[in-house]
Amino acid sequence: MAEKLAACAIGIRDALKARKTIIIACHCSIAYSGRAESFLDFGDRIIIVKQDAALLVHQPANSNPVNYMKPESQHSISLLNGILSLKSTNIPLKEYMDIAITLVHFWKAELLEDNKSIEIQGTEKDMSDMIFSNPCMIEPGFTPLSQEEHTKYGFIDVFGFDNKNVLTVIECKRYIADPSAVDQLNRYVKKIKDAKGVKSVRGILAAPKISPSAKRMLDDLGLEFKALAPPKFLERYQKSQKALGDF
Amino acid sequence: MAEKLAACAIGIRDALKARKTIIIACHCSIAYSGRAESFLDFGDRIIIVKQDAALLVHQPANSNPVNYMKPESQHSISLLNGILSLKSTNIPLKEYMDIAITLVHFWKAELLEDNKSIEIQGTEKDMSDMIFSNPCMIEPGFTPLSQEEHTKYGFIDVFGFDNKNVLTVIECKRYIADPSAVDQLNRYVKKIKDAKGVKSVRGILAAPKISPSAKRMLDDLGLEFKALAPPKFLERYQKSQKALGDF
DNA sequence: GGGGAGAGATGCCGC
DNA sequence: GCGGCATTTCTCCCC
Repeated sequence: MAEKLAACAIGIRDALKARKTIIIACHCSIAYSGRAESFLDFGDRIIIVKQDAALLVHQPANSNPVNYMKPESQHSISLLNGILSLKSTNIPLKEYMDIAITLVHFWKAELLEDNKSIEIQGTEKDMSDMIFSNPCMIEPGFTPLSQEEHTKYGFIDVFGFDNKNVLTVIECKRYIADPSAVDQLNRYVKKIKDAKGVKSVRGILAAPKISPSAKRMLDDLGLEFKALAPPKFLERYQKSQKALGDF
Repeated sequence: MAEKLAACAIGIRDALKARKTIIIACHCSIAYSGRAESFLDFGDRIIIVKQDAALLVHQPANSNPVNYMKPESQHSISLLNGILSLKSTNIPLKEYMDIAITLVHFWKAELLEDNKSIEIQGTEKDMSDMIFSNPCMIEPGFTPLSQEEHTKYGFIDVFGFDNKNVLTVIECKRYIADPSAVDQLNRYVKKIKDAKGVKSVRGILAAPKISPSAKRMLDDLGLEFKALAPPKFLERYQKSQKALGDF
């Protein structure tokens, strides 16, 4: 049900002005210039213009947008030589997009109301909070310093003293710890040694898993690994759901 | 124009079966459990189910989806106690999503055809290719080794010899080089020293910019910085476009 | 399928 | 605004 392009141009222009959420399913090509340069030849895609003036272009597969413009971009639409031209610019960011539409499968606009924010559990922050609350999860006798100290020496997840009063730095990773996580921990340990003028500082990488090369690096640097997963509070609920056969 | 939920359930179930791209604008809440746990209270959102069975939930602002399921998830829809329940599961990944829909603003399904891939220029790879073609951009007398050597010593962007025949490792960053980029370069330099049994190996970080703390680290480690931007081939075209006042 | 690293990464928080 | 870092990062490449 391809609407006449001229009618689309007028309707979409109004919707842009009204700052509605706009969905367009269409046959189009896309040129982008900004932090990089890209071109995508003609195909069927979904274009979304959000109420904060972000623009997304989605292909019928893959979870990421193939092209996009950031919020507070400026959009204009016009009909030129039988082609619907949707131009999008972001002057401060020096980004430009040019969409050429030859066929509109359907389009729709709606003012959406949503003032809710997502609540997430199981993050790296939850992990470090958990360690503060239950320091024995690291090892018996581990004593974290106050969480306010956190910023004082930089972006360190947890630090404190072990049962022999040795200063200990802990870096948390919510999933697999890789070589860059080891680098990060090593950087922090060196920083603390310098700042405190102490020779002996322990570094512990806390994560559910560690990659082989990361483990090798960790050993070479005299740092330690502690297997520990972030807390997921709803896990029990989810398991009972599964048990009930809902999934 | 809120359609009757029962009719939506039937229509969307058919569209899921036909593996069409589905767009739903609705009032809903979302529970997710998988790599983390999340909950998002009721609000107006756009739900997209793609033809590869990926599912995206978009709020009316922000460029990223607030919730999502990866491709090849399984989706089912049913009407329960006056609420449209869209359940999505990915068994291999142990991910579960539960969407409760109380109102459908509009929905639409379409089979989209798109066999084109995006072409991008200005990537880190383009940068290392540029250095291979024009090694003097690094410094006069720099001689890169064959690009095939790339894998032999690991993930090194460019390496070769300087005008004094000193082995030189180059790590490219397409934007700002940060502390982790310095760590990465340092890791490669040490790796080459070990592998070759050479004492003196130069490390150069090539990027348009470098952050202050990264610069400090680089200096401390005896590594070098070379200001260099990735090539963007269409830049000239884009500038002429701007000059013409198209944007 | 796992490991390693880039990405037009994005988003958040702090200064 | 920049800086430093996490992300349900995602994606690609290669073993």
